[in-house]
Amino acid sequence: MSEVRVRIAPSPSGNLHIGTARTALFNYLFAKKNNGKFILRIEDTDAERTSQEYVDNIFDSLKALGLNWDEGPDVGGEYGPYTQSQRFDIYPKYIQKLLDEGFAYECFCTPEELEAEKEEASRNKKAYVYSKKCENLTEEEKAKLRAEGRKPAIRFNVAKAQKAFHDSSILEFDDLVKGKLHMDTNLIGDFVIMKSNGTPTYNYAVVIDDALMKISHVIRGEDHISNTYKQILIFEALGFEVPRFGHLGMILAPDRSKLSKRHGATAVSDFVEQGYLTEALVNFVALLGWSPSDGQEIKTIDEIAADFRINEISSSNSIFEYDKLKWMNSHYIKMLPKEVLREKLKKYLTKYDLSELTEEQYNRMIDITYEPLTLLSDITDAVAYFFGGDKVEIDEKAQAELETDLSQDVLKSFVEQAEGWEWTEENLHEKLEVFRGKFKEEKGYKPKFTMWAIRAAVTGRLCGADMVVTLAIIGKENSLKRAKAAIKTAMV
RNA sequence: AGCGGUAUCGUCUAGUGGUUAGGACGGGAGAUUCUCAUUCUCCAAACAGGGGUUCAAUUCCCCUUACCGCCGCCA
Repeated sequence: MSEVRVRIAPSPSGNLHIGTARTALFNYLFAKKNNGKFILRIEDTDAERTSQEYVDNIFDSLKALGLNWDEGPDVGGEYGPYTQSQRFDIYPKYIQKLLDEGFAYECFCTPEELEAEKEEASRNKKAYVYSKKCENLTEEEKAKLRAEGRKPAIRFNVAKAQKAFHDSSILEFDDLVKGKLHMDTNLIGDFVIMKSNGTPTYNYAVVIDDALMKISHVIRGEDHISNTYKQILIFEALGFEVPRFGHLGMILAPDRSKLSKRHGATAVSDFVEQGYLTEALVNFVALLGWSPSDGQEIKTIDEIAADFRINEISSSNSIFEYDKLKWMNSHYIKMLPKEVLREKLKKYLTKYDLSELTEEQYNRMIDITYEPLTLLSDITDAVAYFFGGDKVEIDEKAQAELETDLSQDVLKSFVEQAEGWEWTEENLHEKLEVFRGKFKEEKGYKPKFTMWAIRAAVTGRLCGADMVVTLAIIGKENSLKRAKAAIKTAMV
């Protein structure tokens, strides 16, 4: 087999969508597994809808995910340029060839005429197929139309191409993931390959680019299946080698609709912004359709690549379940090297004055708070009570707890005794153990409630990080002030 | 409407012509812990329906149903 060359060809009309990211990932995995090349091509033929901002976002997102490309707009390559808008001089040449050989013809139909055809089709409850009205226009007729100021679009002659290369009207191809797929080409209308403004359409540009870039396998979403028949015909008409195709099931939102903004994050950069790790994103998205042969779901991108077989991909759609992604994200957070984690978290702590803490205290704080995080951004709330000096916001549940006699009893003793304690983690650990042990013995207070009183007063909450370390970080003075404050307010 | 695709726990999936149909997330119960979380143990949960073929069908074939996609001078 000749060299494996696959590509991802996003259109920069938005930030890189998670679905596109999955398609990119599968292409990347396929390339890696087969020692092939992974190519990035930007499809920006529609100048209206595309922007540089989105191109940058696509680059950044792909890189963040670790999907590095071998050839592309920025790194170049043998078959560039890799941005369609820079390839506009390439497309007309092949159009001319198609025209000369009768595989394409000029169409002078106006939007109104076309609209009328479509309306009639829907009135008769029939599928719309272009009437081929312009197929056999004479030179005189064309000249006349041109004189009227009409600019022709170029249409591909489907039936002609089909007859030239196939015995029947049925076109078949062997899909890498779905197996044999077929379609009656009589149902495909002669489609436009060059717009009247001289720019190529998607179906045409894709073929030229894939052929010229020597793409061997086209792996993409199943929404492209029907385009595939058109594209195969163009490949054949132009005498290009037809690549192999593989169509992936779609990713759906939990309500089975298209994954859109209202379901939460959809762009890779949104996920990252919200505190998802790209490692988790890659791992999770790979599991949508693909499954590891050893049953071990947590895997690096390299491990997945080694185990990847395109024909074993599930060909059905899959639902994007945020729960599992979150679980996976929390797992990856725990796996992160501490230094890396501490740095990443700073981005979500900008509302606090980190200078209140020494570096050691900051590190300790992260050590005891990172475990329950599902998103990096959860850290913002998780460490709130470490800041604010001698004051802390008390939430409802903590307030209720503070008002119990037990809590007041505990706090009074705590404030009294702790005054004399040496405020180190080691010592606090020891002292508190004795402290709650005594309460248990003398008054039957469960350790849980003894600690809750202190926790509620000092952190304003009932759940949070390790109490000993928390006290040590907040410091003796502030901890005791907070504890005293809790006693006073409860007594008023 | 037409054409194409898909169908195993709620979700992602494994799997087989004969299995107690397996795992993961989520859910439930319990243990551990100063709380939350973690960790551990256990539990509930699926072969869409109907016909065939066969000694035997979740597995192969057909039909139905449901869902998804496509029918642009968008990509």
